[in-house]
This record gives sequence, C-alpha cells and structure tokens, in this order.
Amino acid sequence: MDEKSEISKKLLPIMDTMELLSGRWKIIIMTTLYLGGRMRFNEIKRSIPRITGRVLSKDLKFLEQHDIVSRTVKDTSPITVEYELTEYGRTLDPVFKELTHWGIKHRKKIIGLG
Amino acid sequence: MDEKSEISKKLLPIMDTMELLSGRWKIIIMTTLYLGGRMRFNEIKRSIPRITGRVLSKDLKFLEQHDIVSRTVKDTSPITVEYELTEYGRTLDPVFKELTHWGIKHRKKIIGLG
DNA sequence: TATACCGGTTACTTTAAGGATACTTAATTG
DNA sequence: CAATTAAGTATCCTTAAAGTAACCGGTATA
Repeated sequence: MDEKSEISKKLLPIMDTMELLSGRWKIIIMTTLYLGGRMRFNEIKRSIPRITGRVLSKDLKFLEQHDIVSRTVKDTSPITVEYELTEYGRTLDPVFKELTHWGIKHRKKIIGLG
Repeated sequence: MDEKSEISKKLLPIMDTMELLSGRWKIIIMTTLYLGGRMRFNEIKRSIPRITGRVLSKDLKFLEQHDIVSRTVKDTSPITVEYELTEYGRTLDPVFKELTHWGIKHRKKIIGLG
C-alpha cells in the first residue's frame, strides 16, 4: 500500500465521525439533549442562546436522518414535537468524553501559560 | 446552577478541542504528520491531494501557534522547513482513536443498512 | 376579535473558509 | 542563460454555512 492510500484508510472513519460533529450548532444541540433528555422544539431553542429556528430545524433534521436524534409528534393541542438522543446517538458518548478530557487539559495548559 | 450554565460548562472543553480539529484540512494534516513523522512543507503538500499552498501554510501556522506542530528551518540551500507533531500534539491521540473507533462502527452500520 | 404560541418553511443577505493564480528570493540544474 | 525547486505571500474570487425576517396553518387565550 502506498503512502496516500494509507492516509486515506486512517482518515476515512475520522472524517465520517467529524461529519456528524462539524458545524456551529450540532454539538451544542447534542449536548443540550444529553443533559436535558426529551425536549420539545421550542424548549431546545430557548435553551440555546442565539440559535435560530431555521438552523435548529435543519440540524435536528440532519441528526434525525443519521439516527442520532429521534423526533416524536405528540397528539396534543397544539401539537408538540419531542426530540431526544437515540440509543445510537448515545454511543457517541466516549467521543464526547475524550473531547472533554482533552479540552480540560488543554484549557489548563493555556491558562498556565497566560 | 441553572440549565444554561450547566450546558456551557459541559460545552466549553468540547468546543476548545473542536476548534483545533475543525476546518477541511487540519485533521488531514495532523494524520499525515502522524503517519509520516518529520516532513518538509512540500512533502506534506504532495502527500495531500488537492490542498493548496496557501491553506497548508495557514493551517500549519495555526497548528504551530497551538503547539500541535513544530516548525524547524534547516540551513540547507535552498532552505528547507521541517514540520512534525509535537509531544503535545501527540496527546491528541486518544481523541483520534475515539473518532476512528466510532467512525468504523458507524460505517459498518451504514453499509449494513444499505 | 386579535394576540400569542406551536413547529416549522421560504426567500434573501451576510460572512468566513477555502480555491486559483501570480509572485517572491535565493540557489541549483541542464 | 533559462528553467526548476524551495517555502511561502498577496490578491482576487467562489462557495457553503449561517443569519435575518417574513410567513404558514392550526390552536388557545384575553
């Protein structure tokens, strides 16, 4: 195997994961649902300062399509829609744990330097 | 502590880490250096199809400023510049391992469905 | 009657990241 | 002498993501 295909082989799964994490709001939405459990559209919106309905809607749809988040329409009046992390979405937990762990050490390093 | 500041507390380190990983090329550059060890600017460039010198230069500078990559000018003629992951850069390894691990399972799931 | 909330969608504008290309200085090769 | 390599920089352009704001049908409240 040449150098470039070895790089590709290493990169592909990393890029696959990153596709789900990248963007300004996706991680914030996932963390919000992780902490908040089952939440309605406007609950999520109110929990995340400055997010717009357009982006929240778009990102939730994306996450639903990738089976990270589930969407349930409740037959109330007016209807409400509940979102929560799927079981599969929760398998991202170790990823978030590592991101968190490294971030905490990184912040300590930066503050230590400052 | 209210809901929003709890979310912020969880998010901050994640966002700190993501800052270093986000963008189209940073992860590719880091993976290339991880596999290739010490490399010159144009070696890196040739290893990464379609990257432009402008972006490679910019991203390497960013990574150097964050102590992920070291830059060494060699007194050859013409001068050459070598880049490699710093010891600190290599502490990102567990992060990449998790991203890889999840990505492999994710790909299997997607192929399984298709 | 009208005002607000529910969960969105549509159309338009702005911003940031990245791409394309030319250029730089100094040395080397043919 | 002309072309090439090295490691970039400068300038302009394109694109994709996100922001802004208006609007939708349906329901409920004052």
